[in-house]
Amino acid sequence: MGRTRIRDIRHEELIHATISAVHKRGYAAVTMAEIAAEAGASAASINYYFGSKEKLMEATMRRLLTLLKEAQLERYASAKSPLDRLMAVIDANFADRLYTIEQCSIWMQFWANAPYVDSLSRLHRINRARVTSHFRSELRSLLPDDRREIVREALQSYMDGVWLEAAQSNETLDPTAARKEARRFAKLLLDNAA
Amino acid sequence: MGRTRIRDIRHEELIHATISAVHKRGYAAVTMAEIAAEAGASAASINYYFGSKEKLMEATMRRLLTLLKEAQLERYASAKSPLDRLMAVIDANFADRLYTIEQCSIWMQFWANAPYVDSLSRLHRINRARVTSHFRSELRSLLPDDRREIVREALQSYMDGVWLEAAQSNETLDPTAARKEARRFAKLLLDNAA
DNA sequence: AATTTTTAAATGAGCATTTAAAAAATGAAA
DNA sequence: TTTCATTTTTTAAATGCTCATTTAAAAATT
Repeated sequence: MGRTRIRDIRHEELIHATISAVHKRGYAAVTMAEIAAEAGASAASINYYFGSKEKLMEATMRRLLTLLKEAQLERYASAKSPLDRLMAVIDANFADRLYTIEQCSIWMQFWANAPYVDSLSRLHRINRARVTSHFRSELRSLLPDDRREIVREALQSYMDGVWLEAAQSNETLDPTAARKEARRFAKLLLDNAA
Repeated sequence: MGRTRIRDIRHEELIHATISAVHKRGYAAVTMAEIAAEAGASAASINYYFGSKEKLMEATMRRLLTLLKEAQLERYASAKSPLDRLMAVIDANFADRLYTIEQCSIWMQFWANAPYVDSLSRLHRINRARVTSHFRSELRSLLPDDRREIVREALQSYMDGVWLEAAQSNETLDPTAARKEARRFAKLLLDNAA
């Protein structure tokens, strides 16, 4: 049962430390030693548990992607109509647990590195496809064919852009306000496009 | 007159080489030697002309920012109405000369590094402020107060998001189509918000 | 001859990763 | 419980490589 207790704990700690350290220093500049220090461990232990810096980054992104997926599923459960579900996808992107400066920073580093690191680009492709397909299926019943794709692309670009901008900011973010704005934006798009 | 002829030529060449090399390898991974090779020069000459890797990157971004500014001014010249000028700002972002995979890649690296490099964050702030203020002044006559800001933010986020996505793609980009989509998106927003 | 441009080679710092050994935890036997 | 062998976890130190930057001298230009 509790077989891999410690292993799980260390994974958790080190992924947390990675998020924090990468946010503070950037992926290019952060060192294994800094990440380890953030977790009160040694650089060698990161390799013991993850194998390499690259694999650690991959595991960290995997975690964030899972968080996003879960946030979406949670909201899906209570959503009844296609519009509700569309809003669920949007809201999930700005969930309290997700939409923090720290995490926006990591996403920024993820986007910047994905084109150059196979494991990351794979993750990016998968995540993108998942979100796209959710949007498509909800929009199918909300919009005519000829406007669906442009609205979908606009929604996705908008969300990416908001995250991108958030990664540049210093103040703490306001997820509630972000959700409200995003919903307002979505309604603006849908009303006119319908 | 032709005092600093060679200096100008080398600056030009090396900035070009930087764009190309950073696109290929990412800012984190690219080396001075690779950039130099791309320009058929030696790593030492980069330091002779620019002083350091960081200053080279700064000069490169400055160049791209200038290109964007110029593209905007060109289009402003022929724009008559506020709506024309708004579209000019949007079109400029997707100008043939600017909206290429290479340049999108560099912007991505720029965004990722700006939070950690003073010179870059300054450039980012200045550019952002310039674009924001253009949008504000054109939207002033197009939209009522209570909807202006959300539309402006949506437009800017959208444009950033499209660039971000472009940086992940492999195929060559289609600036004409991008302009058309962006205009369509802007109209959708404006019509509904007016 | 003086100045500018160029580069090969040297320098030296920084860092991911490995190694080897110590420390902790586990658990079976006494 | 105590003991002690085994396994797991931890880290200090060593390794070795990659690079930005500097230096010193050569080449080109004026």
